[in-house]
Amino acid sequence: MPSATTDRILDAAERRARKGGYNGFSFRDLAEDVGVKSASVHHHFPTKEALVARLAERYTERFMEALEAAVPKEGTLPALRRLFRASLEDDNQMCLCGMLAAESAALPPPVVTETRRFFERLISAVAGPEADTAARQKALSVVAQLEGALLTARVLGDAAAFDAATADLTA
Amino acid sequence: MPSATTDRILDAAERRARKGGYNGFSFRDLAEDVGVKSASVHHHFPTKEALVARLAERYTERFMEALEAAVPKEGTLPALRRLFRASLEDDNQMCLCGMLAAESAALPPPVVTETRRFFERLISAVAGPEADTAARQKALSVVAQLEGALLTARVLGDAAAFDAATADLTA
DNA sequence: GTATGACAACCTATCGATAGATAGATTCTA
DNA sequence: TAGAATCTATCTATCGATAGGTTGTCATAC
Repeated sequence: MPSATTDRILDAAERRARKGGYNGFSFRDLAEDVGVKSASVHHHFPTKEALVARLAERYTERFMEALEAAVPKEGTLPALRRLFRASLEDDNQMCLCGMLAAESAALPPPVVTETRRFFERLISAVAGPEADTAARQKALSVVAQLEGALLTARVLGDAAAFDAATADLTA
Repeated sequence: MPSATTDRILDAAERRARKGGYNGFSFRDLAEDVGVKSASVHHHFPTKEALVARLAERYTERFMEALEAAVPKEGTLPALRRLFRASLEDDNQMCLCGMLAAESAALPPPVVTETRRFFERLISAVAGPEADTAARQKALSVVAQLEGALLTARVLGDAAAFDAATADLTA
C-alpha cells in the first residue's frame, strides 16, 4: 500500500505544478508543504522526472475515473465542462496535463509520455467507441476548447469567461 | 532606435520562453544564444520580469499587426488559424502568451498584465467593433479553441491535430 | 584634423540563494 | 531485528543580480 507521505508529496506537487508548471516548484517546496526534509522527498521519488511522471499518471487515472463515473448521469460534454471548471474553482488551477502539455518541449521524455497519454485517453473517451474520423475531429475540437478556455479564464481572472468560451458544449 | 543586441536578446528569449516557459530559460542561456555575457543581458533588461514583460508586449504588437494585415484578405477566422498554425510549423512552438497564461498564477504581476492585455486585445479583435454579448462569447470560444489546439497538437506531436481541432473555424 | 569628454555597451568577477541530488547516520515500526 | 522512513550534512551546478572596470563610438572644443 502506498505510504501516506507519498500521497501527500504528490498532493503538494500537484497543487504546485498546476500553479507554476514543472520548473515552478522544488523538492524543498514539497518538503516544506508536507513537513519533512527534502532528502525524504527523494527517498519516495528519486528524481523530479520520476515524481512528475507518476503525478501525471495519477492525475490521468483520477480524471478518467471521474469522467467515466459522471458521463452516464450528465452526458459527456456537461461532465467535461464541470470537471474542467472545477479546476478553476479550486484556487484557479490549470489542468495538470494542460500545463505540462504547454511545457512539453522542455520536459523529460517520461513526463511527456504520461502527458500525451492523458490527451490520448481523453480524446478517445470523448470520441466514443466508434471513433470514425468525424468523431475524432470533434473530440479534438472539444478537448482543445476546454483546455484553452481554462487557460484563458485563468489569465483573465474571470471564471465566467470559461463558461462563455464553452457555452456551446452542451450536446 | 533600439539596439540590435536588445532585439536579439528578445528574439532568443521568445524562442526559449515559447519552448519552456518563464522558468525554462536563464540570463546565461540568452547570453550564450546572443554571444555576450549574462551581465550584458542585465544591462539591456535589469530584471527577468522586465525582460519578459517587454517580450510579451512586443509579441502582442507583432501578432495584432499581423492579424490586422491579414484579416481583410483572408477573413478573421482563417487568418487566426494560419497565424496560430505558424507557431506549430516553426519548431513546434507555443503561442508566447498562451504559455505565459498557463503559468500566470506564478508569474510577476507586470508579466501577467501584459499577458492579459494580449488576450483582451485578441478577443476584442475577434469579437469585432460591435461587441455584443453573443459576439464576445463567440470570440472567447474561438480564442480558447485556438490556444487549446496549439497545446494539444504540440504534446501529441501531430500538427494535423491542430487542423482537426480547428476545422470548424472557417466563417 | 585631432584631442577630450560623455555615454552606452560589454566585460570580469563575484554575491547570496537555491536547485536537484547523494552519503550515511538515526529513528520508527512490524 | 530487519527494513522502511526520516534525518543531518553536504555536494556541485546554476540561478538572478550586482559592483566596478574596459572598450568603443560620437559629439564638440580646440
